[in-house]
Amino acid sequence: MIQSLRGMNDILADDYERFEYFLTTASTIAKRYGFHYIETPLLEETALFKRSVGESSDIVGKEMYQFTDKGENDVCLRPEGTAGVVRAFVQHKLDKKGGIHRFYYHGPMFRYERPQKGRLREFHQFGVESFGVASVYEDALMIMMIADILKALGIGYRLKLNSLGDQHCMPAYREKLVSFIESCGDAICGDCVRRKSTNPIRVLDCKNETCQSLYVNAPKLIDNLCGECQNDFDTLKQILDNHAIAYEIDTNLVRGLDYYSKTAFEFVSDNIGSQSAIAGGGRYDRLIEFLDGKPTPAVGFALGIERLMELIVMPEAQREGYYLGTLDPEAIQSVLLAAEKVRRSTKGVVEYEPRSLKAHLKGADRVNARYCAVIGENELTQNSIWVKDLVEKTESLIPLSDFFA
RNA sequence: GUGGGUGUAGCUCAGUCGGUUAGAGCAUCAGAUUGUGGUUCUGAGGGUCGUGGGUUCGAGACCCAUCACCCACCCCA
Repeated sequence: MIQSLRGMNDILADDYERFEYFLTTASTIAKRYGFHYIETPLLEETALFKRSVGESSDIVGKEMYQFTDKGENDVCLRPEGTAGVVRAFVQHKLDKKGGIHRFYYHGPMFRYERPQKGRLREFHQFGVESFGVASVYEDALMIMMIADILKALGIGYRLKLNSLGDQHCMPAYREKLVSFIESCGDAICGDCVRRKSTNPIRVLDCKNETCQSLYVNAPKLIDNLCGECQNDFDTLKQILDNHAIAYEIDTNLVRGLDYYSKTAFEFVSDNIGSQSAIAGGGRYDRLIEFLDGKPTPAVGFALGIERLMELIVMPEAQREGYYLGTLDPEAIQSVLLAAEKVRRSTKGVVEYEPRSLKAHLKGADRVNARYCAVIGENELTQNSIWVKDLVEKTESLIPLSDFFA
């Protein structure tokens, strides 16, 4: 038997209902905030991710589905969504056009990781990117939008917030941090030694306990922000307070993608295992120029759909449409014609095999139909169809000429 | 990439110390005096015990390999 590849799942009927419910809910909210759908390719040039996500990140360093195509191009399946949207933004010269451009997207992402709960090799993200707004109000908008989406889906969360600083304060902080790390000597773990040279900020969220105990006294990003970053961060907190959105400052919150600066945030759930981040994002004002565009301020977030799936509280399923069947093999043609009429306005499911009335009623329950419509010997002679409303428990005999006429 | 766990019916799982024809519940289908559901009762169908080797008179069970899934590390949505 041929099986799907490791970490790559089919989404079948029941699950897809949730999946679709999520998409319509999230899309509706994104549109309400003034965002437009954008679809970008699953396959992109590898260089795009190397330059945006960053070669020091694990995503690019060891998790990409990368290969050479038949035209000798170095390509890979997208491991995340932002890079492709920024590429499209620059390629279509929207950076030169100026103004504000707001996009949302959803689709599969690919990372070659060891699968576990909440972590797949092919997984789905819903994301939003905003270009052209430097104001921290847009950062707040992102967070409010996620809060709206999660609320609509009945999902509880914790919001973690941090500021990563910008090109004015980050480099100085980085130096400070590196010298602090060096002062720890060789007490730190091997990973941190590596991080010190590749991306020192990441030592902050090292899971190693001895490292963490040493880093308690590490200089904090948040104490080293320049005036502008400090101002923005204070404003952001103020806005969230005004909107009654609870947050916790996490000075160790470091996003795993290199392009972030200033605002960084992460929504986590305590009910889905160790892969607890359900949404994450932040500001990435420098990324557009890294990808050869005109410097443009930008913010965005992405939401992991699979991680939300089991948390979504679905509205109760309503009985809908018709189940149609026959008691008499002679009647199937009439049933099919009736079904065709039904489908002009609602759902119509047909059982082809003649069965007992009891079996048909059970069948109607199974497909969650509102009505059970049956043609048997009696109906056939009267040229009519028997219809039972399964909720009101009323039944009637309707002439076929009047049925959905 | 590292560590641990689990693979038996469509699903959830029993299966004793290695011993005859591999079980249950749910689900499916059919019946319970003749055309009334989301109750009950009865019955039926459904299995290469993940796969491949090995040990043994005998393997679902023990050993090795392999694949998949699960959990954690790591990483991140």
